[in-house]
Amino acid sequence: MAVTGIKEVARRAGVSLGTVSNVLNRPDSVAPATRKRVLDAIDELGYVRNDSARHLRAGSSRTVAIVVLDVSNPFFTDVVQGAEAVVEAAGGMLVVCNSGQDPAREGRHLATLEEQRVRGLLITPVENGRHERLERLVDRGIPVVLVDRGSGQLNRCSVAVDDVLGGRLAATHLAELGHRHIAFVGGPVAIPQVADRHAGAAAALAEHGGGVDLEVFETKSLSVTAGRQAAEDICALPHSRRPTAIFCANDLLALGVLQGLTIGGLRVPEDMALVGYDDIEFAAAAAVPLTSVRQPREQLGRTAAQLLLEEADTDAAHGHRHVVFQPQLVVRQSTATAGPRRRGR
Amino acid sequence: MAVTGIKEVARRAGVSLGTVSNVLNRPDSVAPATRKRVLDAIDELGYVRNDSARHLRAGSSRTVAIVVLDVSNPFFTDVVQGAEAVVEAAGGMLVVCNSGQDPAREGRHLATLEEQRVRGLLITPVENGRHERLERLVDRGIPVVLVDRGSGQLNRCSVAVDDVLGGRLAATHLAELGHRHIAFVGGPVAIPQVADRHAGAAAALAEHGGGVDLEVFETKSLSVTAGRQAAEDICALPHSRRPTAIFCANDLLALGVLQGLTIGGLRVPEDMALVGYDDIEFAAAAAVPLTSVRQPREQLGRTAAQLLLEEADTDAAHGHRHVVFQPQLVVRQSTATAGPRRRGR
DNA sequence: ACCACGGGGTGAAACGTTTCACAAGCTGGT
DNA sequence: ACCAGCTTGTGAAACGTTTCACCCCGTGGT
Repeated sequence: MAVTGIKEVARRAGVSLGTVSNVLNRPDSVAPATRKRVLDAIDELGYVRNDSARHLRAGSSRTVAIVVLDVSNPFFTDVVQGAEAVVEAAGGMLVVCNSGQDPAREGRHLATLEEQRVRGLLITPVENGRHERLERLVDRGIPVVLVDRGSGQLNRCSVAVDDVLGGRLAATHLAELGHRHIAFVGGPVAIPQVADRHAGAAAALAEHGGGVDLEVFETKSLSVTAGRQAAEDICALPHSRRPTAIFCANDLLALGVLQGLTIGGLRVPEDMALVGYDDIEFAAAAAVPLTSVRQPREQLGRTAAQLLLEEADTDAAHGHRHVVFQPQLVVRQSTATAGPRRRGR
Repeated sequence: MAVTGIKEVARRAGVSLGTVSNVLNRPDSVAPATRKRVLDAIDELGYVRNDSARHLRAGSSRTVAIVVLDVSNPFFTDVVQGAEAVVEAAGGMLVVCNSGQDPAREGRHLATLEEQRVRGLLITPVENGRHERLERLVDRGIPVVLVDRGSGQLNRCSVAVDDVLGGRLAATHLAELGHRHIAFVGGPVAIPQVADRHAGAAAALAEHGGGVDLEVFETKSLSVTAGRQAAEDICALPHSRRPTAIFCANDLLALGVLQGLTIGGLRVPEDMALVGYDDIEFAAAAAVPLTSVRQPREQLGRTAAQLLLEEADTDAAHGHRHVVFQPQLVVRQSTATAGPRRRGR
């Protein structure tokens, strides 16, 4: 009921402002009897701290933000859960912002978060390279940890999975199955993960020798719909120019591709092998269980949050660390063939 | 660079505090020349508003929160996206909190949000019935909109989908296919959605006549893992006591059940028909595309956010509204049989 | 010449905390 | 008796905005 604050409480308990504040923040420094009176008053009045005032005075807030590329991608929700666990255990609050792979939206979120003087920031930036806005946050003293991204120009802590290696694993697997014409479905290529996974695949195939061809089909986004679209394009190709295997930058894409291929009358893995990336929970439950490159999603989030809190707690300079996890290939039915049936030559 | 605020800007631009504030909040009331000087100063100093101070003074904040049962459930991420669109269009910020179906965690979130004096709250409460904490927020004047829940005791706006009807649709569909022993997999039953969907199914079967049996298998949560577990239990049943169809409270559960049945050697739909709920994007991409009850997820979020903002903008009393959407049965392969093969009688 | 008016600007108060230097009252050692 | 040292509590300043009453001055009407 009472819209007022500490003052009212103080009056009611017959103590001074400072004492109430002490009860709230350093309960042990207050005599038990007084403490009880104050707590009772708080209860009766239904008093609730005003965070704005507290942080205005204290300078820093206790919320940590995470800005992800796509909230509806299970990969990110798992990362979020990992981070959440750590932040909450430390008594903080994690707010989730969704950039939706849109730089403008990312910018707006960062602006708001900057105004909010968040305690720290976990982010998977939409674009690589210098990031003016992000650097401003850093200059302002807000710890930033890059998630699923090498630290790039920005000298920050980072947590990532080796995407180049992931690409290698996928491509090597397909090459070893005998595929000679492989499609890479992913995009926009400006997204570093996409670029790295492609680069890894390309490098592995080059080393593998035997002139394996990697053809890129760029998509507008990393979504199921985009995958379905790409599959339709591939189905429309004349048989002789059609790849025999597809490596998707993402499980969402792979799931879409799977649907598209089915619509187009191509069977997986008989007519087309398929490899995804992320190994989200739904990959194993897909129409054809998906071979995929697994990333330690939750651990990524947990580690990122830990690094962040560590940096935030360290008053002095802090050595930035880069943690890189190794991805792992999980083979399932979508690549369960001896290889492509040779044709046309 | 400058850690300071408006004061510094004022000095640099050679104006008073009030003028800077006016430039920020009512630009038109300031002469163009002065305005430019101020804006330049802001730029040079890299000044960024301090939200805490602003809201301390102004009383209310511009962030809206949504508390969901499970961030990693695609149903909720879609709801979130809908709400996000509306809130951002109105210049606000949406923070996502995850209760993980844990009342304690929900409580902690609400406490924090109350301290933060959020502008409004979208919530799917973990439990039904009186909700003391929520009522406090309401008393405090914070608009609350219930998502995917009837308004219960609380006289609030609400947005929901008719879960009883959804349960009916699913059960009727199965009964019409000739199933006489149907399992309901879902839980905890304390969750209203679960209860309603079950109630709807039970009611429909009672009306349908013909002594259709609905057996409940309660799960600990609405997750893929819980579903897998339940399926194992069902597989372990002697053939004669085993249901011929399963209705899951949730697609996640259904996906898990599908996996569990496969492991247990039962085929869908030949040996067991399966119906899910939510029609998440992955339902159509499942090993056996899932028959499911579709809900207008994004629209749910959008509408909820609109009601909330409307209430927040209305100073005076505001008539609470309850919007109820109709679910829709989407039939796919997981129920694509003429009915159960008769056995043992 | 005078007044009313309005655009443009000022400066201090207020928002609700936390912090900090300090005071008051005890305890126990000398 | 006296002082040192501790525990408990006090009150005012400060945090960075926004708001509000008010002032200054040029303009146009009389």
